Amino acid sequence: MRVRFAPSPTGFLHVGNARTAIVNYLVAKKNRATMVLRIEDTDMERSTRESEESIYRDLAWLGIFWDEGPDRGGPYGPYRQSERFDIYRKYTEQLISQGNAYRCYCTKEELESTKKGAGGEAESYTYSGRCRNLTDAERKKFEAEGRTPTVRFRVPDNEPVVVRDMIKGPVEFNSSNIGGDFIIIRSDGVPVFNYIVIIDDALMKISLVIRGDDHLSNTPKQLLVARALGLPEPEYAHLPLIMGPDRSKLSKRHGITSVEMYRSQGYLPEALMNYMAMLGWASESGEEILPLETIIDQIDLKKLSKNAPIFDFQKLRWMNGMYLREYPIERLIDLFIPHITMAGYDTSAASRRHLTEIIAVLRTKCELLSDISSLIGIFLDDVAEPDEDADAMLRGEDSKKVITAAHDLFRGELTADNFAAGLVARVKDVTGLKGKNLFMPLRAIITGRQKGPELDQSMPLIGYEKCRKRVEYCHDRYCR
RNA sequence: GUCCCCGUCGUCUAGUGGUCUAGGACACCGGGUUUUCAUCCCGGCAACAGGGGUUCGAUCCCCCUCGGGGAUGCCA
Repeated sequence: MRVRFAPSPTGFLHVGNARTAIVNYLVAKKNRATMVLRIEDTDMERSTRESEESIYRDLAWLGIFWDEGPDRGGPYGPYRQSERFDIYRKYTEQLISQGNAYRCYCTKEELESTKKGAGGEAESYTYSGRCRNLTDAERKKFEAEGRTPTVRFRVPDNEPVVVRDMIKGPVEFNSSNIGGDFIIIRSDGVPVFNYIVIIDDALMKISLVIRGDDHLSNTPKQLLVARALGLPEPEYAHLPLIMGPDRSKLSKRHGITSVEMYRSQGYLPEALMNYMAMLGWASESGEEILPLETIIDQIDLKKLSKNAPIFDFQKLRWMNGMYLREYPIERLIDLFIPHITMAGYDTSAASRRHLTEIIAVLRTKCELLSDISSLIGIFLDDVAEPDEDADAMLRGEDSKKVITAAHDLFRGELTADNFAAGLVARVKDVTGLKGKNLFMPLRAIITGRQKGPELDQSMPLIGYEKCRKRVEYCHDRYCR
């Protein structure tokens, strides 16, 4: 079995495409198939080498690796469509000489006006077939006018075309309603996707095409080309499109959609991979957080849901948090450090051991790596400026008792050696407070907030000096 | 407009002609553990789009309607 992922390098890797890549990868692994990466860069205006590079990066980050592609070669190259124009030319000549394609001299403007003239919906337009049967004289005349022709595929009348689709089952079309003779070569000589995709799939011996649902309606065109050229027809699996919360195709306006953004916001590749794999599918046990091997073992195209799923950012976050907890702590440190740095802290000032201990405490409070930016200050700031909630809490009467008691204790019996264990116990003795009434004010004094990591775990990591300063700060602020 | 795809809790899904008073997960709500918020554990809320058939019996099979999506490009 051979499968392929064929992105067009016109921007960052979008999560929708990422899912296509993921499913291709999983299916390839499961079947010990070869995965081909093909770059579909026939849109000369929008394709860039930078985009291509970023796609490689994003795929690699996700943990997706391919066997053949522009970057690593293979027996069926080149793997960039822009480098295969000679190959397509031969097929185009064949189609024209067979009468399956013809040159069309209509200009964009003429086409545009017949659309309007057709009396209404531009959407209902199909090409008139004006240039279908030009005589040599007519052709000469157009050429003399300086027109550069496109090449159109002659779509046969009333011919059934069935797409063999592993997810949807057989899908039947009729050639008469796929929109008429379509352009296969632009007037500048560059071939279009719908034409060459099937040639490349055949030449690259792709046996199963896994791609987005948005390609389903165009598949009959491609199949018709294959038929005219005598090329083999692959089997298909059209994945339902991922939707935004408003049920339209997921796009930028729905939020973060590029893989690159997920990485920079602190999502883990394993979590994104896992989430995307589970979108539209369920494991045998019903569990959702699964190691890659299990997903590969259990994935089955026939069991993929036919529904277009809505991308659930919240669930992804949750899943990411679950991965954060299970991750090897050593790797996690390196992943967290850039986020700590970005939050404005000098990580080289703290020892790695200290950082490790802090992160061991904080990781359960984070869903994203970037969540640490609002929490790390608890450990590294000198003074913990109380936030709104903490401030409200500290204005209470019990809080003042706690502040005063803590303040006195730091002036007296508490030392660097005993403060962590001693503070809570002694404040309790002095004030007679306990439970929530004791802990919440202390938490507010020490951390500046009402939510956060366990106090008794945090205090030793914050350290005697900082704790003392924070107590003094609160004493100045609330008890005078 | 036309063609194609799809319709189970708010969301992702399991399910298959009777075992479904429809299962799980996220979210939400409540309780418990934690001398503290959170974590964690337990519990709750909540769905077979509607109408016709077929059948002894339909969430499941068929048809229609409605709803959603995609395609219809000298984008892919």
